[in-house]
Amino acid sequence: MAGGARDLGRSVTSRVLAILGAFDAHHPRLTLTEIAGRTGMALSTVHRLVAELEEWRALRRGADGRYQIGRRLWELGQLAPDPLQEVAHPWLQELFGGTGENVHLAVRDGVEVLYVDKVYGKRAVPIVSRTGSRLPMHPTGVGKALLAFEPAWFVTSYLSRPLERPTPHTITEPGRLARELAQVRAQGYATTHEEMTLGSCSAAAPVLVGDRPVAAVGIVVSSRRVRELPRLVDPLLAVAARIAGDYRAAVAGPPKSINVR
Amino acid sequence: MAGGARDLGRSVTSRVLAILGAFDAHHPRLTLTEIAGRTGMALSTVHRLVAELEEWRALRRGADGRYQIGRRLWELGQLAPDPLQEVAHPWLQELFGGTGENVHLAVRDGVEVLYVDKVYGKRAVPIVSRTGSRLPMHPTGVGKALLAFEPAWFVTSYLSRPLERPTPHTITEPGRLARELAQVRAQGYATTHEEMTLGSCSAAAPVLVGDRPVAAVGIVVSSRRVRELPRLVDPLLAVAARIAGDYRAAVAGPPKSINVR
DNA sequence: GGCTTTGCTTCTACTGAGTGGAAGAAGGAG
DNA sequence: CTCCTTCTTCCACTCAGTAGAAGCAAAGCC
Repeated sequence: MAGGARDLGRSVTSRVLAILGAFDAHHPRLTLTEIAGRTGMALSTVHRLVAELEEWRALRRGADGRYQIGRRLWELGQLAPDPLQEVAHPWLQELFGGTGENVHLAVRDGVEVLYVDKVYGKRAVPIVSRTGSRLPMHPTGVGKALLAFEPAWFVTSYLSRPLERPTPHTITEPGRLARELAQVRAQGYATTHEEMTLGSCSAAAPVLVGDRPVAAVGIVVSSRRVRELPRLVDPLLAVAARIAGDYRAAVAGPPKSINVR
Repeated sequence: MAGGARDLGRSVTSRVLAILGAFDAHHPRLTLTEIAGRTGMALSTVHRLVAELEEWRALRRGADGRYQIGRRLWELGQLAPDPLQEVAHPWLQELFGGTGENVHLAVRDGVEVLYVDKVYGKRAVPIVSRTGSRLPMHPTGVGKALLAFEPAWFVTSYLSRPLERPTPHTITEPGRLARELAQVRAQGYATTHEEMTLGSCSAAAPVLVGDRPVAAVGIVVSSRRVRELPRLVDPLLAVAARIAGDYRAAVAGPPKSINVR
């Protein structure tokens, strides 16, 4: 290339990825100018690259002229292999069927939880999380369940940062949070009470494989129905254990993984 | 760039996309050499581009050294906005809850059906379809439901091609298929009997908005239980109608769609 | 109605980022 | 051990990609 690439040593590939990266849960639809702004690239450059992405259906242009992620990328994303999710889904469904409550599965990604699956029906949808979205760990049930079983150095480092406080009920004092994590470790599950969203409570259990928390299963109810939470703990723990078992079996000994060569 | 780009007039962007496009449902994991082969690009070029994609987590390298779609692309894909799917999911869940059978939602993409959502539990998983996968229209329930409500010219053109025949029960004679489509139109739903997979039957209903079939809801059962299919038709039609209603409401009159500017 | 703002598209001259081939590693198979 | 396959690194050549400016178009605003 020429001219512009000089300043940031960016390759074309990184530019393309920067454009895709400009889209996130808080910015699912962007105008050309916004993309240029968010990526720091020249408008004409973005214009051309976006046109190529659109032609390939990686992006598509909505009725309002804004760009959004296209179906082709969704389709590609479905190819991301995740034995965990595959193995877990039927159990999440089972848990939902037995309780009628929102159920979700999350993994840790950096210092956040990433929601990888969710089962919900018509009622009780307090919109806590979307599949593919991220939230901090300390105010969420799944986050606390995961954090509690991470190595001490990780927890210490997590607690030593300033912690976000999405609601007045969020626990941000390192000492209190540490005590709570100890309790989570002791009882094998975590609970939250309006710590992330006013009006919702949750319980969550880690999926432990070896001594690593590979994921966490969470269940969310309206805070008007906190009293029903305890009843949900047993099924929750049972499902987390079944997922762990199936996962171990799937990862350790799949009958000579088939070569798709 | 230099040298190589001459032959195919390919831009770097198109090369990157070609690499991503090398992955599909039949090739979810590829070696570097395979990617080079499938894209027709020089190994060294693929090597560098793939390294950048891997660094961005668009791709990741499995334990066996093969590349696969990375979680970051999955995450991006989750941003692909689809009001239809959003509106439909609770109803699919409802239908699954009421029947305990595999339920899925598909749209037409070109001459194929693309499965966009699926609800299933522990039992009865004859693995007919995966979310994100494609199948031809004529041997599938959802495909026939969609095809029957497409304009005549489309159907004619569809039937005039040689049609695949995944099982001996697949209907490929244009005349017979056309009569069947007429029946689908008349009764408002389609059925299949081992036309795509031996051992599975299905029923499917289109989601009609205006006079366009925007999607189809399908329900699949083992062929040992064909006799239960008729019982499932009413709930199926009901759900398709509810989805159509909600979709119309969501698309036509969402209270002044919020600008995420 | 005309004037301003905002956002998109097209054009062009310049240049260094990107190319592919070849040679070097690193395993596996026989 | 040697042969084979697959991945990685290096390098000299060059054209694809860059940014900026100017031209459009639509939507608000007074």
